[in-house]
Amino acid sequence: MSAPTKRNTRQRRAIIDFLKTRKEFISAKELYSEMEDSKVGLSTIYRALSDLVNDGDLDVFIDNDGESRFRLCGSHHHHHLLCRKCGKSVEFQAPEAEALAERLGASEGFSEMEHRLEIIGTCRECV
Amino acid sequence: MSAPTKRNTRQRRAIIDFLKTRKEFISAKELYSEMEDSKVGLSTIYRALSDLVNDGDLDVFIDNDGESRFRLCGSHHHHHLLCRKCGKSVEFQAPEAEALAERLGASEGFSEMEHRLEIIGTCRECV
DNA sequence: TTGATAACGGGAATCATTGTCAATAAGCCG
DNA sequence: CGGCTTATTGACAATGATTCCCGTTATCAA
Ligand SMILES: [Zn+2]
Ligand SMILES: [Zn+2]
Ligand SMILES: [Zn+2]
Ligand SMILES: [Zn+2]
Repeated sequence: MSAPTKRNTRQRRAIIDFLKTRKEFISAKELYSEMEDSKVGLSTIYRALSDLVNDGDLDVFIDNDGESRFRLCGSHHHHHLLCRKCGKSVEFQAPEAEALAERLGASEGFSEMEHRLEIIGTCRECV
Repeated sequence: MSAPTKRNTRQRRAIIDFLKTRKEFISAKELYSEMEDSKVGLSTIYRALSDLVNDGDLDVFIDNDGESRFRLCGSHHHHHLLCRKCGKSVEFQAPEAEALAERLGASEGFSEMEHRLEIIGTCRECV
């Protein structure tokens, strides 16, 4: 993955390997129980997930019960924020949008979701 | 508002009146302290907010600290989920998207945000 | 006004997440 | 291959937002 700052421990490898086998979002607790054979502590799972998120290797979103759910990042898919006056544009990632598209599509019986999101505003210089 | 199932109590009126004066998102706890003159219990605030959300009168999103933040709904703005094969479409609301647009735009110094979001998938019949 | 019952509120309970800290094990140097 | 330094681990405690509980109070139709 993209993090050079962390040591390569058995626990971290196990977590990443597990995530690779998993396409859907998963919570820390679920990961903990599904990985019980690997003997990785819950604190370690929380720490590893947090690091992976910071390194940009994981998408996260918070579900309706307030629990965070994680998934390995796919591509370099992104969105745009652009100014309606000068056209200046900023790229951004939006895990919430990724998760939302999956959840919403699935809840309506759709599959193979893709989506488009763009935000238009007036930038500081154009106000 | 749009809820016929709830009684019209002093507390509920106070909460709605307060929300009307407030354009930004606010958390339950913040509402509690900012409304302390109105003597409304925290439990009541949580219940009222939850009811208002269920009735579609409030937008919610969960901030980075896992705390829910609320705001009175604006218009009947909505989004579309559509099938890439047959074109069938479903309308949906996405408070997360509304909140995301505001947050993200603001964080980049933009104002007067609007946005467009659409999800494309394959519907059950077209798989 | 009254009675049925929804709503209130204060405190306890829940539960995901974070902090603590002694024990352990990467990674490095010789 | 051994030690050394220090990041990492994991069991457990602590936190904090939200929900639950339950005796009390207020609403409102009749
Ligand atoms: Zn501009
Ligand atoms: Zn996206
Ligand atoms: Zn279709
Ligand atoms: Zn929208």
